[in-house]
Order: sequence, then C-alpha cells, then structure tokens
Amino acid sequence: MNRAEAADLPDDGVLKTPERLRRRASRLLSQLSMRSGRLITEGLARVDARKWHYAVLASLHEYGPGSQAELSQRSGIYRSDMVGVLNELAERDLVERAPDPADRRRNVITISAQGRRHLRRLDKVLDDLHDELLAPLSPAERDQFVQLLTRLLDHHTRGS
Amino acid sequence: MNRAEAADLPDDGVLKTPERLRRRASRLLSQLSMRSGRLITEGLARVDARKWHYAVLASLHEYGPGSQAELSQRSGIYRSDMVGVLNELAERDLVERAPDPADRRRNVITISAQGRRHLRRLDKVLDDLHDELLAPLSPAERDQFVQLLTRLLDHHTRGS
DNA sequence: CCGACACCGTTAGTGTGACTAACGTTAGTC
DNA sequence: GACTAACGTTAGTCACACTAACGGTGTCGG
Repeated sequence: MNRAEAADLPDDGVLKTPERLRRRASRLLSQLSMRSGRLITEGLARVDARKWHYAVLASLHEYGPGSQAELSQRSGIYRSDMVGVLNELAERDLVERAPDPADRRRNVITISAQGRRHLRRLDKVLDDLHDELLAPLSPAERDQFVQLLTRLLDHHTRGS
Repeated sequence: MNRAEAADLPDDGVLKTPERLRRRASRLLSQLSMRSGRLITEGLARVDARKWHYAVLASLHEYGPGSQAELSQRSGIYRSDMVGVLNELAERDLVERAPDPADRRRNVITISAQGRRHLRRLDKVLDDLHDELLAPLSPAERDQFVQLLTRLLDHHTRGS
C-alpha cells in the first residue's frame, strides 16, 4: 500500500520511524522524558546525588523541617521509597532524622548546613543540565515550553 | 529561611511541592510523561492493545513487510522485546510471521487485513486519547507543543 | 476509659519498561 | 573453509512507580 511510496523515499540505509508515530505527542513525551531522565541522572551521579535527593532537600529548604509523610507528598516520592532516600541523605549528613517528641509516630527531618550547601550545588548542576536539555530552544521558547508542560500537568493532576 | 514566606502562603492543608521543583523542565517532563503513559496504556488496554502493537503495525503499514530487526529499529523496540510483541500480534492474527526464504536467519513480518483494520481503530482511539491529553491547549498551542518536543528530541537523538 | 479507627515509618514485593548478555543458526568474506 | 557479523530468541538486570501489610502511636466517640 505505502510500500511503493516508501521505496521512493531516499532510504539511505537509515530506517526511519513512521510519521504517525513520530507525531504522537505521547511518544514524543516518553522519548524525550527518557533522554531527559538519563541526562539528569547521569549528571547528578557525577556529584554523588540522585533526583530524589534534590526533591527532598528543596522541600526542606523551602518549607522547613517536616515529617517523612509531609516530604512524601511535597516531593511526590512514595513514603515507602522515602525511607531509603532519607537513609542516603542521612549517611551523607545532609539531613538529620530525629523522632518527634510531640508525636512519637513521626520523624522530624531537618536539613543541615552541609545539606544547604549541597542543595546550592545541585541547583547549579541542574541549571547546567537544563541548559543542555533545552539547548535548541531560545529563552522565550523555553518559557513557553515550561508553561505548556505546566498547564498540561496541572490539568491532569487536578482531581487526583 | 523560607519558612516565614511559606507560612504566609495560603497553606490550606494542601502540601505544595517546592517552586524549584515545579519549574524544572525535567520534572515536568517525567511527570507528564507518566500521566500520558497511563492514559494511553489504559485507553489501549480497553481495545486489547498496547503501545507496541501500534508502533509495529504502523511501521508495517507505512513501510511494508520487514524483518524483526528492521521493525525494531523503526519502532524503537528492542529486538529482545520484539519477540513477545510479535507473538501477541500473531496470536491475534494481526500479523503474519514467516521465515524469509532468501535469508533463513530472518522472519518476514507482514500485516494482515485484520491488522490493517485494527490499526485504523487504534488510530482513532489514539486520536481521542490525545484529545484528552492535550485538552487544555488550543489547536495552535498543540502544534507548538509538538514542534517544541520534536525539536528537542531531534537534538538529543542526533549523534546516537 | 476504652475500643475503633486513622496515621506513622518501615519492610517486602509487584509490574513494567529500557536495556544487556549470551546462545545457536545462518550469511557473507577473505 | 575459517572468521566475522547479523538474526531471532531466552534470560536476566536495573530503576521506578506503586501496593500490601506490619507494629507502634495518636485521636475521637461512646
């Protein structure tokens, strides 16, 4: 059917993926998200960090100390996974985990001075990585991109 | 530090994620990609299909029959995973898998009439799902969004 | 006061998607 | 005819989102 068409194209040994697929926003999203994820993960690994570390440290810095459950909700990390993340952060002395005297079910997590320093560093690293990620876009386009993503995400987050 | 600021905000019981995190394109991407993935996966499941099925069927339809290795490259599915996908497609008689007489290492995969019908159906389903995914955007914005994604992905795909 | 219920942190496990390693088989190449 | 490379296939790894269930703790209604 499209066999003839395909034969006309300059099929110079490179196997192209179908247009249909290429155009689907869902596919573009997942592919780009994968690339982006790799970029970020590898970049952070170079400074002995992970995405989740950043999420937790940022939460602590912006909203102050909190329980693990609070951090979970703010950072979007499941409380079951939060345990391990906090272990890693505590190992590195970036965070202090102490039982809450007011409610003995909870742990109060506090960011340390070293944690704040680390957070600043991560911010810098992430800025650079995002520069790489968004390299082909002009500043205006980057804003536009972020705004579009935000609107879409907000739309699909409402009601859950 | 930002504790005071945070306290000023209308913290009406809802735990917000830090602005820093919210703004990061990488996070927006991964979050949205997750939502999108779920939407698509669930939508396709309703018609007994998966994303991979669509990718393979679309490849076959646009470029004609091919070996599993060709399909792999075109659809971005690893050849190790392609085996299972083709098993599923063959089970449903959407595809025919026959040894290539010209090169007995290969299988030649051909889309069936039923497969073509199924592909049309999937296209319709995906159109609807993308309507849902991109609901908050105007047609112009959707184009813009797809174009931005494409440019970014192209940039990060070149050289690999 | 106490029993029902909800929340806390933690452990273990599930499912999926991207990816690697290795195998036997078959084709080309010198 | 030996070497190398590609093919399909099987098995397994790794990270990530997510669920289930546990003991310990607070809260609230009767």
